[in-house]
Amino acid sequence: MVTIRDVAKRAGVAVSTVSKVINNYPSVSEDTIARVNEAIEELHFIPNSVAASLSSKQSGRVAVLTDPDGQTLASSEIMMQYIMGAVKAGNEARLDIVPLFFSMFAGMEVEEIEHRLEAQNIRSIIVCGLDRDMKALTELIEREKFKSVVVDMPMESENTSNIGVDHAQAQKDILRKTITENSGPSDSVLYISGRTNSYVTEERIRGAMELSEEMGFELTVMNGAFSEKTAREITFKYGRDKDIIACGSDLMAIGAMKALTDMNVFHPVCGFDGITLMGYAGKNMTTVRQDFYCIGEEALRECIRLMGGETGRSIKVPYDLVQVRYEDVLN
Amino acid sequence: MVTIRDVAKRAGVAVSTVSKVINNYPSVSEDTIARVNEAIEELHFIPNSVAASLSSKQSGRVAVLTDPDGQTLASSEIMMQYIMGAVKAGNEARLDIVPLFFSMFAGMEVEEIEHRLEAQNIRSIIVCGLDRDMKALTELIEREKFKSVVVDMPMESENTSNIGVDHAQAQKDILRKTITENSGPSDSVLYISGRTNSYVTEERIRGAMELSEEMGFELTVMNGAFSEKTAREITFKYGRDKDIIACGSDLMAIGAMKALTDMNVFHPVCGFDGITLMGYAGKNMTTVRQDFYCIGEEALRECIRLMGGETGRSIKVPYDLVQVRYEDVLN
DNA sequence: TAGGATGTAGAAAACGGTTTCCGAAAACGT
DNA sequence: ACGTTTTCGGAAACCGTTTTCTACATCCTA
Repeated sequence: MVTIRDVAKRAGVAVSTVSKVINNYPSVSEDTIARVNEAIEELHFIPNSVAASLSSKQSGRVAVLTDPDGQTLASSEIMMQYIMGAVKAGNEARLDIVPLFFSMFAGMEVEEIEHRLEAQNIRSIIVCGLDRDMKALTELIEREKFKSVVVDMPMESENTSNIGVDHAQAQKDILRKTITENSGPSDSVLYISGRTNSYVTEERIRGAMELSEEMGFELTVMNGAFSEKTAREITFKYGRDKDIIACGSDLMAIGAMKALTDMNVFHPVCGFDGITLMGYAGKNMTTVRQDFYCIGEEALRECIRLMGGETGRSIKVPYDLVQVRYEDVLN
Repeated sequence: MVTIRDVAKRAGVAVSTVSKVINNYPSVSEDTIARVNEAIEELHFIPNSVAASLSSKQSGRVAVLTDPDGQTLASSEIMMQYIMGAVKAGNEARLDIVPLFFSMFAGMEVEEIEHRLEAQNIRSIIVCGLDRDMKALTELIEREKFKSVVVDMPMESENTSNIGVDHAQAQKDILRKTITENSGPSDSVLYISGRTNSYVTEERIRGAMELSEEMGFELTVMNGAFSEKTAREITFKYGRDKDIIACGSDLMAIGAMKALTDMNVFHPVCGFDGITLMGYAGKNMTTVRQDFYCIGEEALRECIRLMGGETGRSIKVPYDLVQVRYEDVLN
């Protein structure tokens, strides 16, 4: 293995100088920088990220915390995108990322979680899929011992940023689109919501309700708990007499569509997320596509920003209104 | 952060002694072990895995190399399972795991990949989804600089183990089941295979052909290249006159089933993998379910075994013949 | 009872970087 | 020409482990 010392020797400088060059410290002359970089090139030197992480109390590593158990197919696709995005951005920034799963911390006290993270030299975490019931993780973030970036939760402080689409606005947009492309404001809409312990659910419901006021259509909200099965049952019971079924997630939209198909009625259905599975679920469905990969990347960059000492903020990312067709997901 | 020194002081021993206790070295008395463990408990000490990785040339970290870009929905589910399994087993063994994606190494020479892995203190890798075209990664494994565990590739040497189901046997089993549960050996079977640069494709084809000889049914093999689209097209063209469609992957089975449905014929279709999406794809489909999570776990354990100095081997894991129904995937 | 095994514990040198601090040289002002 | 500031580069301590090597008991054997 070629180390920083080899580079130093080759370039005829001290190791500390090489380190400074690697990390773009100011107090090195152009001349020296060039010599060192040349040596790095020649020796194919790549700094050891483990050693770097150990020695510097500044940088450290970033953990991506997800819960792929939650929502089956949808969640494995989504979580994978988050992770891939973060890993890619981490790679570019010469930063190790550590994938962790909620299930690993089941039943742990905050202190123990903290210790475990510390023991992995983790200075910053990205949390995806958090809901209000997960007290330990919420507290972990609130203690601000780590720089945190939370996806889809309204947490913001000195050391905490949040990132995600504007769920209320997106819900309005997709619903408006669905309504106007169909019979119009005289429609009556059944909204099947996600689990109520989730911030995105609140926002999406808020969006739907605001739009209902604005446009003057009739809106019925029912709790589908992010469950495809429940959404299906609700649709069986109450879907027939409605004109449009809007759902707080794609999986529920798929459940609703199954029910409609079985009942032989063909109301338009809209979902939320933009998962691939939608392509398999039948015609007449639209959804809000979130770019999870991009959110993962962006979240990682935000971690770097926070570790650089800047203070937490709120980041809104763009979304698309799409119709996922089978032809599009076919490969 | 509580370090090994704090523990040593508390227990009244040297740091090296604490280290020995942590790593279950023999030369420590019961008495001392007890005292040290007590101190560890009291201080809630968790050893720093980064420091451990840096200092020990023996242990180090394990990378999981996957390619979730390959097969869309199927692959994100499968790769996620591999990763989760490995992360879980790694967690238990106090071992950091590093997720990496094939795309990161696109166009790199073997040497550069080696340097990059070294720079992350990686001593062992798990490679999932490798095919014959990926020269650099294949060479990486063959150079035996790292302890490798390859999923579904027949590589075996001093430092390389392979793991996976017996694809030929599994293909025989599922095909036999499908045939006997239908019209019997007079059937004519269309087998849509995966990409030919893949070992599993060869094995599965071999299984199908051997069974065809044994049972005496007519078998037509066509290359579907793991593509849902291609499988669909093939089925459109040649599926009508057959009795059974067998596919080298679930995604292709889904494509085939779509075609059959569109043609309004209802031959049984069997796939291979056991992905959740199968539950959404219609009736009359069976498949071989592989336990990817378990394979990920087992692969990690095999890494540990290899790092412990034992020599490579071949591991076969069990599989199930199942019918994935919508009710089963519903949540 | 001398000599070697054996068992147990500690001191210190790694591992490969980062960072602090200090001194020499160069640039500047008067 | 001389003091003062800046700029640049190096020496060394440090991050938290592991591992080797040494030291001292204790025990056994001849």
